[in-house]
Amino acid sequence: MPDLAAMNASPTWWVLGESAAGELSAVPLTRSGEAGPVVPLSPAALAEFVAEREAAESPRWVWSDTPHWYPRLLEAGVRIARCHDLRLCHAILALSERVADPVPLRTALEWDAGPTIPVAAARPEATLFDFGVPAAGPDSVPHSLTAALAEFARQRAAEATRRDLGLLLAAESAGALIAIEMATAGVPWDVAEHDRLLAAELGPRPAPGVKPQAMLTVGEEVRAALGDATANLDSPPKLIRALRTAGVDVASTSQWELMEHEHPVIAPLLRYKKLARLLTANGWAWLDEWVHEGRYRPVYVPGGVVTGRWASSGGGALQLPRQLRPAVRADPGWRLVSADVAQLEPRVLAAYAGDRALAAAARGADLYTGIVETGAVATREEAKFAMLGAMYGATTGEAGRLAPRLRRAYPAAMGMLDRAASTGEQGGKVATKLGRTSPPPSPEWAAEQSKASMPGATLADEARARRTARDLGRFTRNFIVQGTAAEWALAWLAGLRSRLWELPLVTDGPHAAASGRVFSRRAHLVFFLHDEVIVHAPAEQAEAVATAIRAAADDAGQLLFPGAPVDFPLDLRITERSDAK
DNA sequence: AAAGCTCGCGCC
DNA sequence: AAAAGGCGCGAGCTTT
Repeated sequence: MPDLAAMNASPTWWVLGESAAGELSAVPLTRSGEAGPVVPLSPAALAEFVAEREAAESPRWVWSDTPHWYPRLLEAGVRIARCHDLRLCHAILALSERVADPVPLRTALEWDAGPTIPVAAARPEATLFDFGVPAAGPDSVPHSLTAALAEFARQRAAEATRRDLGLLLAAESAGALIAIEMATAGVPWDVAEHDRLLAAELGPRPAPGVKPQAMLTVGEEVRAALGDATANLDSPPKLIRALRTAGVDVASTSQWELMEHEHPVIAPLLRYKKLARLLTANGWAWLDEWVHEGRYRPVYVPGGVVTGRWASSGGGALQLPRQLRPAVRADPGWRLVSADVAQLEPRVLAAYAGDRALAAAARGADLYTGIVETGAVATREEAKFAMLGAMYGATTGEAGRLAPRLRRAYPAAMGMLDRAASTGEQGGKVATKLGRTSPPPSPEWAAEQSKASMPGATLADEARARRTARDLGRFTRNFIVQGTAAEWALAWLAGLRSRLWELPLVTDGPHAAASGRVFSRRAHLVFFLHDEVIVHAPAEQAEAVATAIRAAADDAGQLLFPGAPVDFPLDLRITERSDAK
């Protein structure tokens, strides 16, 4: 049984609170909402108390903000199974509405036996906005027991007036736990290998304030080709002027524009830009700041993107260049078990829309080849461009040209995308499969639209309104796919997390050096990026971990799309060193 | 000097 | 290669 469903059926809660003076307390809540006696806790007693209750009844811990509470538990060696993160759940509930499905999406589901969405106006209720700004950051929400109890009560009441959000709230909260756990464990990082990579590209580490040798050399080549010995290559405006003086007529210094020109300066300049990027984004300064004791610890921000994707704020986990992947290296006696989902988003689209033809194309390991085999388009590349274009709202170019053929071949999937776009263009909200709702358009957007429809509107007003309407349509079109894919990934992660916890503790093998008390002797998640995970595992458990990753993917598919004939094949590797693909 | 902006480019 | 959705981050540059 998928773990999230079990989590959703949790019978009891413990609500944690912290006063401004740092005094801690806990209150048990029954399923009917009855509170038990308040248990005051000293800071030293918190972890032990949590561990006891966790072992006895495996409750759901209700707290203000996972980054505020969980690190101290992990530090004390206490891992919990589930929580309810009030800040994250607040953000979901505050946007959600009980409306006829914001896009009539579920009507397209042929195989979903789930409940239909009741159509009823939302009742007036205690506002969810009392809880402060639902943004990430220290103390962006109150941590007191009083505030937590009141907010939790509001959220329970709000849940009752909205579509069924239990799974989404459980998944979002599980993600919050995982983000902290991954930060605690860290990605095993081979600093020497990273340094070798840097040295091979840039030359040895220069003194502070000095450019690496390779950049100096290539920079001179660029200046020679420009015929300008003092050209500044690091300032785009100055570089544009230098290029123009040398006869290269560019409007920007972006690489795709540069590549359109034939000139001796182009090749060395592109090379220079690559080196500069490597140095500034992932050079020695990055190593010093983000890798300590052989562990890379970026800061993940679960729910940081409106679609439900995670964001990051520090360390750049979302932009880790493929070039640097070889620096990810398992500890001695350990392995990296890496997996990513092939074409997650179109598969999610097929399942969500109940598109049997697209589901059939997705049956094999490669969805794009499947599309070609059904005869919709001629080549795999065409299939990929057409599909991505359809999900992102491309109207011109190759993707726009191929769109009608996809519409004929996959009417359910394309119809759902088109309806989501149309809803957005009219200022409406759309929703993901588990019920995450798109944000309403800004007041400025609405004002712009109404202005354009008033008498006296200029052609420019109308053109601008049409453009911003289409922009919003492209956003809502993509929202339903990106957001539902994020939900699939969360379910995958959460299921994997509990499966990993069920693996036996390693007692006699080598332990993971800097992974924290909880994870040094067991397989643990260390990296997540939209549709990809890396687990750091004792070598003898690597196969079991691979099985767990596959099983969790199957569970996630069935949890989101019960009965859907859409599979989510994984590209799975067991290695000592992560490789650039 | 700090804050906020755009540009360019890395990831999915 | 192309063109579209979502991001973070560093650099230069401008504003406060």
